[in-house]
Amino acid sequence: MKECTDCSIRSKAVNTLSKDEFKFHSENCAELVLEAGETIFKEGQLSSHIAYLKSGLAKINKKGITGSNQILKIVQPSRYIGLQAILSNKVHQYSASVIENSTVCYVDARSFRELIKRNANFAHELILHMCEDEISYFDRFVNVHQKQINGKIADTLLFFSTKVVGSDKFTIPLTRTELGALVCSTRESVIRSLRELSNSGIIKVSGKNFEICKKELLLSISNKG
DNA sequence: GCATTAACCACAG
DNA sequence: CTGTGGTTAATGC
Repeated sequence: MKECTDCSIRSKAVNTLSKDEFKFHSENCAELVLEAGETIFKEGQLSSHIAYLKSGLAKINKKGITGSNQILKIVQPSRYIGLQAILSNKVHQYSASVIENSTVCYVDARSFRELIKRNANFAHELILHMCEDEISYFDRFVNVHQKQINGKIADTLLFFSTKVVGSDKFTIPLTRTELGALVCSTRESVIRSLRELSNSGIIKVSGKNFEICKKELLLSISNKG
């Protein structure tokens, strides 16, 4: 088991801790290596821990009344998952799982709350973190509800290309159904949209591998909705 | 009305 | 799991 002292991807919040506080934090967290598909925590489960994604990629999803799943967000490294657990020791309001091999740090929620009370800078960093999250949820909410399918697909392709991978060639570790759940649409619409984009030469698709050929066009589709 | 869009369904690979 | 129609309901012109 690695110590927090060795951790090169500490959160900004943890970096504000004093020596004692840092020791306290280290004693209350544990690192875990997860394989693609494994769950970080489940909706309805007791939320005794907060997760911090050190490497890899994760998704957050929540069951609706219809029983179908919505993917709320794709989580990138150095982000916390389940920060809402600092509210109280209740249950998680959503599920989280990794979609590629990842390392995750579980932090005890009680000790987290303790540090928030003790250290204002720590709390400040966490508030910033949560504000960023909320803004991104707002953006996604608007995008997903105002754009039509091609715009939404263009958005997510650009998201993975620029934000996640940083290359025009990339793979998306999600099934077509999951892509549908991510953009509030269906598997069929995703398939049709990808085929359209591919037929017009804007992208190349091969299973989960994608390549953006005409970025300008894709950007304009994303912007126009 | 007519056209567009996308969800729903069934079926095939 | 993925891809393909056909059908259907909603929306806009």
